[in-house]
Amino acid sequence: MTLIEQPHLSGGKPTKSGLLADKLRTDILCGTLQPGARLNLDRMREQLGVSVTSVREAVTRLVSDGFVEAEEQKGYRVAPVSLDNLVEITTLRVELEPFALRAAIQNGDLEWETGVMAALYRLNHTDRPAGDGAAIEAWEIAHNQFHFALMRGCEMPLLLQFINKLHNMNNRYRRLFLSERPGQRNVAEEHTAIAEAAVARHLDEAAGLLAAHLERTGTTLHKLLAERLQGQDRC
Amino acid sequence: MTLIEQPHLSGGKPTKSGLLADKLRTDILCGTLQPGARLNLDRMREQLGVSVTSVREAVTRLVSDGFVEAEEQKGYRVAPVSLDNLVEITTLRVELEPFALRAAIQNGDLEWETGVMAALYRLNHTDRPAGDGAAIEAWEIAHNQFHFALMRGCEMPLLLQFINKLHNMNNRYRRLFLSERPGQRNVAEEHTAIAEAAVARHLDEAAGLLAAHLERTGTTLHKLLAERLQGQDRC
DNA sequence: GCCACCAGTTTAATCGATAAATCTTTAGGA
DNA sequence: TCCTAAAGATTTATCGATTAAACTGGTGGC
Repeated sequence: MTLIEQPHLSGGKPTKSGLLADKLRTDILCGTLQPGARLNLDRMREQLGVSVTSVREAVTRLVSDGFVEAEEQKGYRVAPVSLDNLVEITTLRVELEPFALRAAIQNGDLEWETGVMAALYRLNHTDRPAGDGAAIEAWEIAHNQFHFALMRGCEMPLLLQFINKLHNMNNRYRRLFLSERPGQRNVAEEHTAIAEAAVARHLDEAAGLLAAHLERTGTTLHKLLAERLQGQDRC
Repeated sequence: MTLIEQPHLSGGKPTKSGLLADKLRTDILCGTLQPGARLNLDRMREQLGVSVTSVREAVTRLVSDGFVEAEEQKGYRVAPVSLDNLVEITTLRVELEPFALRAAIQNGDLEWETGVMAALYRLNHTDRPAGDGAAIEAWEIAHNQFHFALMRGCEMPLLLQFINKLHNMNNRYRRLFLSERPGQRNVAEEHTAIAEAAVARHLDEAAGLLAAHLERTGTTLHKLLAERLQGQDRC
């Protein structure tokens, strides 16, 4: 789901709170834990069959991912969603990802090129049938892998960390509000065009295509979220 | 020290681990806890007179600040310093801070303008005498406040969070390697020029001045750190 | 002499229980 | 009736102890 910084992926045996954090992250990403929902530590301890200490640690980790908000002495709640937040995420992605891509293109070697084309191939050969949870999961992973394969060559771990955080937050919006519809426009073509421009070292073209790609996704999501929020207001 | 997200500043009574995190952050920023040093939880519990749970929580918070690195089942260590890391911090600041400043200039109202000029005045009237720890502390705070007063108007909390993290990390380098010398070049003039261009709404000029300011600081620090590391190698 | 394996020590992760804070309910007074 | 305040209930923060994993030093086999 996440690509870097995934606790149990970052070396070493998985720890209990690490696994727990993964589970909670999934629940938040899928909407099982709704935006704004309070996280009752004691109830979670009960349901999950672990100690409250482990729950606390897991939840604390999600705070740094931006999925959970903490208020001292008053506990934790799932980070709320809002149009402003979505707009900011899109704005920052449009600013940061092309920047990282440019650096990657200038830095990247054959290994980077190979990684990009491999990730593209896998993504283009992974279906995303509506309704099938496991298949959607596979597509999400392939999609994330592709985007990070593009930028990994930039050799700026902090930048990738920022972008990863934005990705995660954006993925939540996509999963929560775009789950019903299959790929609407032809994203496969867009991905292919970006990858080809990148490995051909066409700086401006690749960066431009990526920016446009991100902006389109952002606009689509924004529209859906606006509708959804309006609908809620009427209830 | 930090400006936003400071645990005990974010509402509510201060919690034990919050205060502890602040103390540890200060120690890391000042070099009392050296880069790369292992953080032995049990020893810290003993020295600080609290439970290991609180220490763990405090340390976990510093991980999300980027001051501490964690490895599952193997504990925590103070984030190491390196030339590459410093270069990346500078690169990202030069990219992100002018971006935020532009947004702030376009967004900012009279309150923002007032905040900028107030922060500038305070900064220019705060001395930074070498050797005096408390005075340096006061200057650091005023300096940070000024930079964030400039960008606060951008209304992008995530962006400010990223920038804050970069600031914190950069401040560590400045404190660790620039502590002996007083303000070398005339930074006061640079600050004034940036502030005036900003409130005058000169987008390009303000952004350019800020970028140049950051680049100069980065270059200075880079030179000092390179010397220091070379000296170490010879030992 | 060198490497693999095993026991003892250290250190991190987890637990169940207690203390401190917040929230809720209810009784009393204006 | 409405506001206030204290008691009770709930929930978070913290603790000391237990369990489990990683490191260390030494012994035996090759």
